[in-house]
Amino acid sequence: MPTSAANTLVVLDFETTGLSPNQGDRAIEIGAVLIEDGVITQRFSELMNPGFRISRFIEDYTGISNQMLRDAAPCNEVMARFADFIADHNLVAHNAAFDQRFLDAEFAQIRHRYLGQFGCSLLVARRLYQAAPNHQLGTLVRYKQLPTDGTFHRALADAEMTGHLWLAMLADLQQEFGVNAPTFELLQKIAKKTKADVPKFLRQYAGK
DNA sequence: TGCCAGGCCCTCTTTAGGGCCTT
Repeated sequence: MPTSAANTLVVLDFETTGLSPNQGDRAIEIGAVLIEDGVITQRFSELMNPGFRISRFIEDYTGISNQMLRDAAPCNEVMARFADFIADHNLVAHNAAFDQRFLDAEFAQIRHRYLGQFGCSLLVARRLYQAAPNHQLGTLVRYKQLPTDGTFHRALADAEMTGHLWLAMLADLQQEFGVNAPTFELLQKIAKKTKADVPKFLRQYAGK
């Protein structure tokens, strides 16, 4: 039995020292929002000290400096608090494979396991918004005119925008495809379809 | 020594190559 409420999920985003935990990269910031019944009800945002200096590229890319990280709590402390935040909820991220690799790597450091399933807003958006110029998060925010304060590449801001993107996709499934009460599980199914198969699949799903 | 992410997805494909997306 899943322990997570059906309409509850956590949308998360990592800022990291690079692209691969297998190459020694670590998380430097985690941001997340808890969405309950289509509404953001809680937020989580913390910097974390990876234990080594980050590159100039990452400082410029994220706006997170070595000075900001100097006094931040170590990754293990922050991730223990984050484990409590996500509990056993399902998880969503934009290009989830990236964030899942870092979540798994950081949780392995503290020997923590989670039960939630990962959903990927990038994979779903590629199928639902095939006319978008591209499927970068920032492009999709503009394309769908989603709420933003103009901050990009910071964890909480990106998590909030990804949350709004997920909610927009749920709303579009309802309004444009006639799907009654679309679920996390439906978006998981859409992510596994080919682009060409999605319209037919949704028509059948909606009973049209 | 030399290399160095990883997975999805499309196509001039499948005995492969390259763009996209994340930091």
